[in-house]
Amino acid sequence: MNRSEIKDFPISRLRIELDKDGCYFAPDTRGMLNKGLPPDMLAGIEAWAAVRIAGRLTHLNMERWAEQHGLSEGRMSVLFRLRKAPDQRLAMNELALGLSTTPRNITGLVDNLERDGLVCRVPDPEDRRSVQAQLTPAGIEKIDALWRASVEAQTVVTKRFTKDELKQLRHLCLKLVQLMKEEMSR
Amino acid sequence: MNRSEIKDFPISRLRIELDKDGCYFAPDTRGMLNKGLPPDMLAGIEAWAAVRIAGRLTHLNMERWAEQHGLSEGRMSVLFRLRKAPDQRLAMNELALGLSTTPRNITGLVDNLERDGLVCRVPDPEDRRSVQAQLTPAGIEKIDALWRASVEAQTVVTKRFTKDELKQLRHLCLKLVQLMKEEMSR
DNA sequence: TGGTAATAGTTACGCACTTCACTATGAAAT
DNA sequence: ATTTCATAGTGAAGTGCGTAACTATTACCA
Repeated sequence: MNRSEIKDFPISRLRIELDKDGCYFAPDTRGMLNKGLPPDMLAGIEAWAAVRIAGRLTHLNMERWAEQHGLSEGRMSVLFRLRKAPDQRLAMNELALGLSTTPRNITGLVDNLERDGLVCRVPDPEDRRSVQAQLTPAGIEKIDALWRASVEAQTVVTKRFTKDELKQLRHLCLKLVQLMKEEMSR
Repeated sequence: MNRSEIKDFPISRLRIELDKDGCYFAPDTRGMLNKGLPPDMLAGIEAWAAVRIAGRLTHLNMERWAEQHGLSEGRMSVLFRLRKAPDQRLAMNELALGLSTTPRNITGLVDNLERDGLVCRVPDPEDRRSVQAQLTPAGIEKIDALWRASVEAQTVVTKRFTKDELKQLRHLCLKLVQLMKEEMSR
């Protein structure tokens, strides 16, 4: 299998077209669901599916970008977060909360960052249960060198939206998150 | 660690508030970025971050729902896709394209589905390279029993949006996908 | 103060997903 | 017809990520 083809395999044949309203939609998704589904539900499923695919592709996008610099999306987020913290240091727990992930995941990310010499674990003298992740000089150098480039990589796509579209996209995604928070915590 | 608390760990402390415009935003994200970043970029990053977190949580939501029925999001998508296919059968390759993922991932998903007796592999007599994934009677029964419930699980959240919001959300997410497709294939 | 509960982190386990390398088969070209 | 190239699927390896079970420490409380 050719190298260029494996690269765009996950995104290859998702057809996206314009509706009568000038809105994008996925003909395959709609075609597969419009049988035996009340139309008010269809709109919800289509939107949900669009969020899912956008989530998958933004994730893939970030992973590929980070991987060019020997990182991953999660590890880069950890570095970024630590860089903004006082003394470039945070408890594992705070990292988990800040990145909206599980403590276990942070353990794994910090494991790899420590292996690469970008972060080291230091015990917290105030609370002997707690472990702090501390940015090493190499880690500081790394994230400082990558910070602007990573921001620009993200804006490569978003700058092709209008300011109002970006606000709407943020608003609707966070509304979804907000509602899911309520639903999932029971 | 308490069971109820580990369940909502990944979504616990993401603060979401309303802007002056009546739009949701994440104060922590904005606060961490508004230093040393041109404001037109800030809007892009905030929207991007919102898509990322929405993607993560919708994924988690689907995984937890599917897991209650002994499945996962990916495996359920495979079952669903096969159910809609003629003779409840598709080549691995077609599955990969249809689900916007890699062939290797399909191999793994079908491995697990086959282990659970929901799917079986059958050789394609027309092309001896090709393998078809065939829904078993148990697989048909499973997806038929779950189909409506899974649709309703997704609409639990989306039905709290207006019809226009759903259209906008779909439109903007697919526009993002469309632009990323163009960017990523070079 | 002594016992119970909450908290921080990690180990163990499993699944999803990607990339790369490899095999087998089919198609195309000269 | 033989070489060459493309395609279908999978093994190997690595990461991300979540859940559950466990240890160590701290906080609470009666």
